[in-house]
Amino acid sequence: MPLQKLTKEEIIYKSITVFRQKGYYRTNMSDLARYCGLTKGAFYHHFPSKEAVMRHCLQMTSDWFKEHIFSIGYNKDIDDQQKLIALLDIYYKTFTKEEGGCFFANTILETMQVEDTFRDISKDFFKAWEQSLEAIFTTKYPQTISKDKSIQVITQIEGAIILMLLNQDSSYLDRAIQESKKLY
Amino acid sequence: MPLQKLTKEEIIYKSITVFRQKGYYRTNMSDLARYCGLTKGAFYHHFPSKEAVMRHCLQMTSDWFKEHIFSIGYNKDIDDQQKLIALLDIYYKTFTKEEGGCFFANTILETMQVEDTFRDISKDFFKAWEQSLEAIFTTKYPQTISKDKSIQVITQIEGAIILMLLNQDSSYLDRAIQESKKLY
DNA sequence: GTCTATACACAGATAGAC
DNA sequence: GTCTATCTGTGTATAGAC
Repeated sequence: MPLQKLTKEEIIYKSITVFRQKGYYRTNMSDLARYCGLTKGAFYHHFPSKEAVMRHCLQMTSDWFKEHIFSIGYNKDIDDQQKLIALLDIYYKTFTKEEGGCFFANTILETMQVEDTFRDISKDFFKAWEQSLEAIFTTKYPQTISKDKSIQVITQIEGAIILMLLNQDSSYLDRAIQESKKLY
Repeated sequence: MPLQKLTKEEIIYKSITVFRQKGYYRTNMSDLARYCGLTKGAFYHHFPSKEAVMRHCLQMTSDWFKEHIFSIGYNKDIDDQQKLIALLDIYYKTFTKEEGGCFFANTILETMQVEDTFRDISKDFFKAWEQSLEAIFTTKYPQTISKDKSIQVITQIEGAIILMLLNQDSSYLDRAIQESKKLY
């Protein structure tokens, strides 16, 4: 039984929700603390800076995607085409379930030109995504084609998320998912 | 001969550069004023608020795209396939020339969840883009297909811009442009 | 580990002189 | 139309009591 009300992990988990809703710069330490039921002072006991909190949030999100979604690409028990279809349907659910689209795309577009702090972890996320798709395509197509198709899936989905959020209409993402299925 | 050093248009033009580089929330009035060679006080003589400046910046950008780029879609003197190729090559030049990718995508992802202020003007921009492409596809394909293809071009390019910025590698955008050419 | 209080910097915006 | 000076709010972060 923990002496602290919230574990560090729970604080990060809750902070992800806030950052995803308001973005990095518009989220302030009071927002994060309040949402966790803490005061600013107490919050600073756990993390030295807002940047550190964000880094942990991105890392936890990236780890979650790798463990629960990207891993499917390497599953040996499922037929490759079925794997792709399953993955694409999970993308759709994931990116429509929570508002705000793709945490990494939002963060990188918001912060990139101002600071380089979150570039590496974001690159790592997209690299892992791409490789997970490549593992599927590569059994049917040569490596260069596989890589091209993987990138095409990702760009199409990320672009569709922008239009989906802008027009508040998930059919944009659905269209991109259906187009991506044809790539196998 | 103007008494003022800078016209309102010139101030907006310069402000676009700053907003594109630092984003909306990270740009402050001092940044805008300094880049225009004015003090904050003088800057506020021209615009009542930061939001108003941004609105003018987005409007001027949207107008520029409509006049110089989207208009090509309606040009009667060029063969449709050549029009599409020309347009796509201009997209590439436009989105790689200035750093920061797509002004509207960046702005909407940054501000959308916090305030609705820039949604309408952004929707209008993407609608104009889509219609300009539809005008090309529609001479060869039925209307629903034309619309689908137009959206596919836009989503692919916007997604590719994200990966281009993230990895500082314009080949992502080039790949999306080449794929889009095949859609005719 | 959590709280209150506060230091310090900077943001958006305004007032009034020139 | 531009300037300096300033108001006011808010942000990140810290200090120190409990």
